[in-house]
Amino acid sequence: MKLKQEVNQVIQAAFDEAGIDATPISVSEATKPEFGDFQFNGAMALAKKLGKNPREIAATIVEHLKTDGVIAKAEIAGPGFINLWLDDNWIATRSSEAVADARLGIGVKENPIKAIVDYSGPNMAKQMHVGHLRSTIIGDTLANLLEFLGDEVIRQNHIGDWGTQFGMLIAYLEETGEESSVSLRDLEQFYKDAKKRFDEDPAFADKAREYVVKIQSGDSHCLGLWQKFIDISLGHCEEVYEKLGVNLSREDVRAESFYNDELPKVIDALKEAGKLQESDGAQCVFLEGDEVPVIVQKGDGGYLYATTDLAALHYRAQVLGAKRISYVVDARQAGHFKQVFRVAKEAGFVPEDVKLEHVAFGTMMDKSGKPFKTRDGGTVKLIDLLDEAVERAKEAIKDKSDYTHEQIEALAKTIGIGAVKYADLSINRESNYIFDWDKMLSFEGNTSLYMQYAYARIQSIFRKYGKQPEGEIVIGDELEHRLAMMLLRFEDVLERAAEDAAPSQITAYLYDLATLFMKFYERNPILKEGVAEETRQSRLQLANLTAKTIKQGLNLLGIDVVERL
RNA sequence: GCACUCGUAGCUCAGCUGGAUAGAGCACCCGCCUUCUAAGCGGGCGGUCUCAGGUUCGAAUCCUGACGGGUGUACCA
Repeated sequence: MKLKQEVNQVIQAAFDEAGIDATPISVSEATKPEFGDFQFNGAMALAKKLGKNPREIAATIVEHLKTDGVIAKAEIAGPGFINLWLDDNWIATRSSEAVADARLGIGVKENPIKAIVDYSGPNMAKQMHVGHLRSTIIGDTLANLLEFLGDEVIRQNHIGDWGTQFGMLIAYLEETGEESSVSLRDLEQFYKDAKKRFDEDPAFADKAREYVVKIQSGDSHCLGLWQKFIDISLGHCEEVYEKLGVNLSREDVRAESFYNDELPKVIDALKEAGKLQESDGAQCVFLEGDEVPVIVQKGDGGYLYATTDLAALHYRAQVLGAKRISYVVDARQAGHFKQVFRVAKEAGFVPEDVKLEHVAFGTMMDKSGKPFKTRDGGTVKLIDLLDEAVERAKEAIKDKSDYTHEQIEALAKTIGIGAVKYADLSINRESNYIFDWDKMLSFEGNTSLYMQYAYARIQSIFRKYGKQPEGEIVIGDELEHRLAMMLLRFEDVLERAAEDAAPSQITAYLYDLATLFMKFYERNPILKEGVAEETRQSRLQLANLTAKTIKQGLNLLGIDVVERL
């Protein structure tokens, strides 16, 4: 439920009632439990405008505040803060509703939009490496989140399947012929071998260059080989997606080559819009205030990635009808996107009301703060990284003797992959990310395993109880009040995370929730003797809603839960 | 050179559209298991929020400048 909105409405009503002609600023979560659940800080700002004492204004607001529904108590503190406590009965009713609802009381957007999330975008010439990890999982989370909140999400995997290097690869594919599918098993090696042939044999190099021309001119034999190569390469990516538990399929692929026919039209349209200028033989768009132009066509007539991005923006806005287009791409490309977005808007490729955003993320570093590489300085293949995560997760499982071999495998997979994803998603995406196995697989702090443990602990209670809880939630003490409040905030958190494209806001919330639950669990016995039945049912339901919220939250992050740990 | 970005505890990070005494985890010290998973909970130690100005009733947050790190800067993507 939109909790803040509920509270804001009460404040607004008080404003109307008191005859204050202003729209109140939104309440914010209280900074401390002593200050209640929410605080309204608007009286101070209003005081200035009205030329009155802030405490007097606060008093007027409080006087007209309805305290027989959502809010139970309001107090004025300090210079004019209004601290608000929500009503226990109201909270209890709302959380009882939430636990009974499949969506946990979270609404579906009334005016959904078409939202495009462009993410992953691997290069077909190479195997996926760690550089693709962040885009893939941050993008997937954003897509899941928007979808859950009700938008119509179109996932776009803008794979790199075009360019001069493909001439070389196709030539080599043809040369190796029958064995190709075998040698393609390791794309990295295939690329290296092809490159070696290219460098050593001038005849092969010429052939490779010939192939580039042939592919681009639509030669069917070459295109067939190219298609085969792309299929196999994409198959490798799908293996990774499968392992990662990412919701990307073939239908989401809109490759670079998809826009080939549109590229000349982009140039024409820019010319039409009066944006095009020739400079040093290249076709450019010069933007007011920018030193460097956006080059859309090279001196030799070739197109560039800016051209493709413009074509894609046009397609997404005009053909697909997107109102929000999010590019989940490395922060280093900020300049590029800033320019391309500007060109797209100025040239009318994208209507003004479409939100274009670069969901930028920082570089992945190793523990010593240097870019993440293998021991010998090469790039780390994503598939290897994921396999290692599963292996390490296996090591982290205590009391392995409690499980069968198969159970350990399954557990390690969920835990290992989940840990990799959670660690990445839990930090502010824009800063660089320090990849640390030990921290990632720790049970302490804001980690995937702490969340898993909290969830499993609750499941353990239900296993012991043996039945489904069916009572109502009743707020019995301060801790239960805080826990229920926290649970009801879930939708606000998701809304905000979607707005900011910030998965870390979800993990931060989940961690706070799990921590609060642990406190509750230590102090408020559930199944122990001497607990009144009504209290027991209520606490079971609170535990139930906590578990469901954790599960739903992790699910949005693309992480599975385990019933037992 | 110019542009963008970051600078919070020894380390890794929060800090939600400017609010009350800046918070977690790790590390270090001290408590708590005869009954729901102690992979937990409680307590302690630890800060000139890089620095200097400015706006404001009020600044880690906004503006300007300095210092320090990162990144980008015309025909690769």
